[in-house]
Amino acid sequence: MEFQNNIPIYLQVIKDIKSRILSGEIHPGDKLPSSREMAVRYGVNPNTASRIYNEMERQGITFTKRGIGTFVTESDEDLAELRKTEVRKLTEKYVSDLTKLGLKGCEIRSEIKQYFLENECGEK
Amino acid sequence: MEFQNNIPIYLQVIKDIKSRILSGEIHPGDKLPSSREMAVRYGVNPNTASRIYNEMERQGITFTKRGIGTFVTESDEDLAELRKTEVRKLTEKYVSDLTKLGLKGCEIRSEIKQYFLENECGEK
Amino acid sequence: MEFQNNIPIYLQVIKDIKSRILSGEIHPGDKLPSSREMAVRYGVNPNTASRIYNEMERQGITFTKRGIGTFVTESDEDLAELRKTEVRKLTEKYVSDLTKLGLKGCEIRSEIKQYFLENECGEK
Amino acid sequence: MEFQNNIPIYLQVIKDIKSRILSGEIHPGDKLPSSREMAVRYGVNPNTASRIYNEMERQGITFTKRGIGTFVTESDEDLAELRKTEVRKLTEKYVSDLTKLGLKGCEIRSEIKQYFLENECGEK
DNA sequence: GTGGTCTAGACCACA
DNA sequence: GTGGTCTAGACCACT
Repeated sequence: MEFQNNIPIYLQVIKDIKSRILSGEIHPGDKLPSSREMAVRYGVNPNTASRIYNEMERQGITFTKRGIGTFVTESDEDLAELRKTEVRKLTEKYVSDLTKLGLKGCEIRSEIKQYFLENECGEK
Repeated sequence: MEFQNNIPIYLQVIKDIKSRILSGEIHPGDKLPSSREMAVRYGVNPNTASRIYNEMERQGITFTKRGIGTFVTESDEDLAELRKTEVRKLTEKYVSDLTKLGLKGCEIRSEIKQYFLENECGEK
Repeated sequence: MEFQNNIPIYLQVIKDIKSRILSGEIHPGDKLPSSREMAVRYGVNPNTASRIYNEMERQGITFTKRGIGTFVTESDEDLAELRKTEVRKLTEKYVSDLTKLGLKGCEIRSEIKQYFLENECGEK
Repeated sequence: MEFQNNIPIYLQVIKDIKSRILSGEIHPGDKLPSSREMAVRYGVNPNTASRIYNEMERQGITFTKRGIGTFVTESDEDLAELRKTEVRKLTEKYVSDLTKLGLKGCEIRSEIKQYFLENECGEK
């Protein structure tokens, strides 16, 4: 994984893992790799990996069993809820940003429409 | 203006000015306040104000006439172009983020639709 | 039994057993279950169960008859003493903590009074 | 300041600072020493000091002004609320611990009474 | 083997 | 000067 320079690495990794979980690629209750293993995979320092796990636990995405490892939250509902919130947050930011640029609601919808017209073929 | 804590103040101010320009509140060729004045208006450190002007000039949003002041880029076309680019960049990021969360194209469109259904009345 | 995450499991189990003894549910001289049995009952790792027994013996709460099993200290006096000490230790910590938060002696007493007023009905 | 061995240093420092704030020794809006200064004062590594500030901010006790420093939450009410919560949490834990040791409500109250009888003179 | 904490030292962006 | 992030390496308690 390649990192952008202006965003903290740990946030970028969290975003990556989070999207893997929320998209269903990783399942509720799954064990995540150990923090050391994680550090190797992403090519970061173990401390950074540890920070990543702390932050995800704080966000309620994962939990820790002492001496055993880190696991994805077991509740399907919580994850679905989390995903919904995440999506809505992105939408709110998107709309608010466009509104600040002077676009009306209908213009925003047509921008989205336009975008998909141009990129439809690229969609999997 | 109130600032978010986790984003550099100078970027927040730039974003604000940019949206004022792109939304038409400030017009091409308009003179911007002096950097001192700017510092007072936004309640920021003079160094920060100076940084704001440097950065905006670097981005081609403004230009400086020595001894006279700073002005918004005159070309209407440039601004229109800038706005289009800006909008498209935001759309790309929005779609890419949602896709990473596992949403298909149609789900994204329905999310937008849904959002406007719920917030229509709040639209100015 | 459910375990808190930030406190070692073995300490949580010890605390549980200790309170069972001091509250009179388990009597002096009683034989405790084997460490394997203990592991099953509390749903912990056998190593953890073993550690629990070691630690309790170190604290003088239990003693071992080789090949027979582990027993709760027989002396009634010792237990009474233990309980008194335990209670006093908790009180000291409680008062000291509240004092550090700026509460005077009388305020501490009124806090306790207040607490019981609000929770009286919930008392078993 | 001397640290206990079995409790993370950063938690001990937080508790210390927190009690200074909640007891009124440090006032709302006050600037706290820089994290480097803090590190020196408590004899800990700058990273540990940084962690302390992060955690306190997360708890809503302090906030950060970028490039300027860390400050105690300005709202008197929030702090009062926080103090109340803290006190109640301690009381709940105290009562719950004693109850587990087999003490009834009245015994708990008499323990407190007894404690103050013995230590009254030591009270400032 | 697992996460948690700590020290040491460094670089950076921000004000 | 201020906090934020990162690397490196170490020790520890828990399971």
